Amino acid sequence: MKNQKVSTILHRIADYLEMDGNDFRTKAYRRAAHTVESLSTDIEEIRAQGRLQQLPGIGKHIAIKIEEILDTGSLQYYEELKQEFPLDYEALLSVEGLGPKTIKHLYQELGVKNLDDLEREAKRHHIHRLKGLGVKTEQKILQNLDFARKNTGRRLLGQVLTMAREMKQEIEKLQIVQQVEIAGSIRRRKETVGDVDILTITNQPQEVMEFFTNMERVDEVIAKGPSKSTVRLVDGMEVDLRVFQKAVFGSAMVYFTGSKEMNIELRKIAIQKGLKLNEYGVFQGEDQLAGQTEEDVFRALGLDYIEPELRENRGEVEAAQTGKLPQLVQGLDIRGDLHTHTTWSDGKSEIRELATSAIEMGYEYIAITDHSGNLPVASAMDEEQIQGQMKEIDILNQEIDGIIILKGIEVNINSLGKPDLPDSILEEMDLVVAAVHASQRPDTESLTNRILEAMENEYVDIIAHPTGRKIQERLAHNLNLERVFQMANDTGTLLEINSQPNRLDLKDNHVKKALDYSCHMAVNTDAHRLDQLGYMELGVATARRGWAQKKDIVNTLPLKKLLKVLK
DNA sequence: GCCGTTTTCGGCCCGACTGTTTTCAGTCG
Repeated sequence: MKNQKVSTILHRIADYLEMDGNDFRTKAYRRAAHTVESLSTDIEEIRAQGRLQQLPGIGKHIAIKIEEILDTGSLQYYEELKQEFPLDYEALLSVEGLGPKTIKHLYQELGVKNLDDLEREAKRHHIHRLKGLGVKTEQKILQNLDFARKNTGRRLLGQVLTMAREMKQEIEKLQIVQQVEIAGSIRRRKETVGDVDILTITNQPQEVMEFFTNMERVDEVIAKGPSKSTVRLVDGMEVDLRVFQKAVFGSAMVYFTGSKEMNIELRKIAIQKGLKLNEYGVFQGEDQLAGQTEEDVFRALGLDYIEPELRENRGEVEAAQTGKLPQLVQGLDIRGDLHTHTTWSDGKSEIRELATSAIEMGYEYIAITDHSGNLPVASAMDEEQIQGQMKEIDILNQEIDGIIILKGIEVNINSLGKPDLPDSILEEMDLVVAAVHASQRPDTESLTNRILEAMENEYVDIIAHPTGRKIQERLAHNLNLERVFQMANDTGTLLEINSQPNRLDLKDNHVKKALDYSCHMAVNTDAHRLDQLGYMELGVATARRGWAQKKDIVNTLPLKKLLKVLK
């Protein structure tokens, strides 16, 4: 898969064009980059079928450039741009307040190529002498430099969600506030989050802004106006607060939930209908046709309501026009967790604790799937321990009402594609979860074959965290996912959507692709501690972002039907 | 550079805030 490489180069070209103020060409490249990174199909395959130019935003010229990248691994046009502007654009752009125009200006006038150059010129007070830049800008650059160096960019949804909810609750306590909602990429449940957007309804904006900018966790106020303020928290996260009247809150929520790409699509639809869409509503001339609720806004544009998780301009707008949006799976549909760990291996909780928690979560069943076999790092169980655990589960199932504990196991798929336990043991299990725990990185072909082989084992029910990626830590294994999906369909093997905040594996795009192959999936937490059962909402969000419906997810089934599937 | 139910040219989403300016450009989302 060279999709990532292609989209990165297209983005870089857009960066360079942006400095030259070539706005429309910039947008064209950005759009093409977004199209490529959202693809769930290998771009080389699309190219082989001669369908590049059918992709949105990809025309004759960009198609030729993509072909050059695929054929030669690089792009002449891109190399030329790099030579013209030999600078660390991404780093410079990460400095709050510096944009493409200023970066170009600084490079041409002062030769600033990276953060060190920038710091030197700011300290020598060369920057404020440039036209259009002043003393305040120079000070701000120095202030923001250290932060830009430390800042790792986006953070995991699972880390940010709790904090955002706490802030929402604090603001909700104000009497003068009528409503508070979290918008932005958090509401879309994107796997990583760049900043937090909070929207409120109030008639006293000044007071709310005053409260917001003085909250205890605020480190620095970046901007403060009557309708919008931005702060940086002690932990480095940026938070925006915006204030609206009730009559426009729906359109504001649409606008600030994004994604930006979908908003642009919606605006185009508005224009086609002779209307105008902005954060204050849908307008015909001066008249506001809609704005109070999101449903109104979508309806005014002739669209069905689009769930936030779908708003990525990946076909949802067209589906909303034609009544073809999926009925997404919901958190309440989930009846159990099929991948958990206990103190029998590397987990921190007892089986009894997990079972009790599962009852509180309203589950019908929970599967205990501790590690086994040749996996010393995860303190795997030997055969004697497996027997011991099964006895304990039998006893607990007698003792505890309101939940069924399933006997499961997580086996390692060895280098020959075999589970590292004999079939005679697997046969005794209600559920076998199999996964590659590869520290080495085999080539695509052999790793794919290993997984395909494991799927053919009749006792293997679920392939856990299929791509092995860890967000911002480790890339996905090189896998031919199309073949994996095909085999999953052929053998009836389930694919996992792992809910750990740094895994979310399969990820949203993969889920969507797997659905094309009619695969069934299980949303599991892989919990190693009691509180991690709560990660389920992240996995469900990933399923929803991948357009999954209740029927696609097996752990929405009642126990009897689930057991039939697992047979 | 892309695109077309006003199609092969002339458009391309829109508003708030800031700083450096006297009317606006750049940045951000």
